Amino acid sequence: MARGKIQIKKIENSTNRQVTYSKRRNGLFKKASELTVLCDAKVSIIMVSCTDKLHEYISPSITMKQFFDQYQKASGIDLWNSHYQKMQEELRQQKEVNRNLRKQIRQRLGDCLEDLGFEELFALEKDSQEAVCIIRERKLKVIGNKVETSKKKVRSAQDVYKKLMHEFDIRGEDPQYGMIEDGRDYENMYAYPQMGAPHILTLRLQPDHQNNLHAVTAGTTASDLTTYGLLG
Amino acid sequence: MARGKIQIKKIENSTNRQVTYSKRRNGLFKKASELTVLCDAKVSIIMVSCTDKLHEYISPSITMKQFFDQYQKASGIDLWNSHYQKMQEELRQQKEVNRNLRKQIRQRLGDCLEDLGFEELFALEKDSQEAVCIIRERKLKVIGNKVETSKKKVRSAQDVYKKLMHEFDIRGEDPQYGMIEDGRDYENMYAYPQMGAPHILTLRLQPDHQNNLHAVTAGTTASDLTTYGLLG
DNA sequence: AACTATTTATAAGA
DNA sequence: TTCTTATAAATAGTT
Repeated sequence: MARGKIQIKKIENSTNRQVTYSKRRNGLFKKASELTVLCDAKVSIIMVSCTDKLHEYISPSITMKQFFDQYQKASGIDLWNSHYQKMQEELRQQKEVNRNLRKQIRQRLGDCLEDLGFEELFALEKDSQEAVCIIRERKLKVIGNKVETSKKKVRSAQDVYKKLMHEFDIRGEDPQYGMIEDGRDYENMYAYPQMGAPHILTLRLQPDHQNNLHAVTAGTTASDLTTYGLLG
Repeated sequence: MARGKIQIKKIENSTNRQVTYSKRRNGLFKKASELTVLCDAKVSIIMVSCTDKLHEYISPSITMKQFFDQYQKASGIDLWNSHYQKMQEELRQQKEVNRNLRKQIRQRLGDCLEDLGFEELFALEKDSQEAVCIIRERKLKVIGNKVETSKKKVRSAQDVYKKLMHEFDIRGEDPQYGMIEDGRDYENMYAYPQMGAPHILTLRLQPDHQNNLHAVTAGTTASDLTTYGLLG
């Protein structure tokens, strides 16, 4: 409106836009204030800039709360209430859906079947039977995996103990070490590997075997061995 | 601001004030709309005239509710937020619950099983298998009921036709009526009861048999007879 | 509601 | 940001 006419469209230069926003905001507020005085009216302006800054003008002699109330009264729209009711409706719907889902589950568990027609009953049986098959397959696969894992662990443990027994055989020919002092024989040690292993391993701790021993302990920690329980 | 400067103070002439109010209001709204476009801002103006008429301007792309919320947030005034938040929380919970229920159903249909542990999988299979049994039982019972009902209808229809045939036997000794004219024999009539029955019944409509016939027709209306289809 | 003389707002530049 | 100023826009008073 000065030094050249402008098109009313978004100012692309952001600095320019910011300046214009500030100037025109002041202009708008000034006009609002004049209107308030000249015409004995009440005006409220709330502005949010594109950078989400909030500015407001409000006529003296009135509060924003009063404005909200007055607006709601005059517009016939109870903003809070309509929003509130919308939420309540949504909540009601969600609860309804919830109820239906629960009923579905109950029916899939064999409850409330009397509410079902013949066709529905038939479909439900088919679905359920199929589901049982899928679940059973999955279960078997999981069992299979567990068994496989356990087998591997057993094998690896057996290897370890074979090696250890072999070492003992050699050691037996060397009087420097002698026999184990607690009286348990090899068979017992094999039967309680989680007890025997660390004990034995401490006996064998020598610099030239460190790598080998490290691998052995990694394969026979207590937590891993708890999975043996599944085999019993 | 034109044809003479004015003091910014209440216009005493009421007509004048009304006119100025209207003109300046338009000016204000126009400026607000320009500002909205030029600076990509959001503006809300609410005005109440001295005669308590309400006018508003609001930028497109925002609702008055959003303005109020934003204002409240910025000003720290809380009119109803606690209530609102409580509801939102409840709504959130309901949706969460629904999500879980849906997942349960999917699992009961054999989906998403990879999220289940071994124990859960086992329990799910057991539940599902039991459910299938219950559902199957229920289905068989419903089938049984249907069969039973159908049998009864067949029996009752048979009784009717036996009676009718008996009547025909008696009638056969009475030359007043003669034989049926369309050539169908009794066997055929029995095979297509829904076709034969009304035809025959019209022949038997006599005052002294009304009660009996009423009972018969009630048991053999067209809609009831459609259930015979299940036996085929 | 339309007109228009004048005031006011403001775009661009400093 | 603020000031300046040429010019566009708003509008007070009139018709």
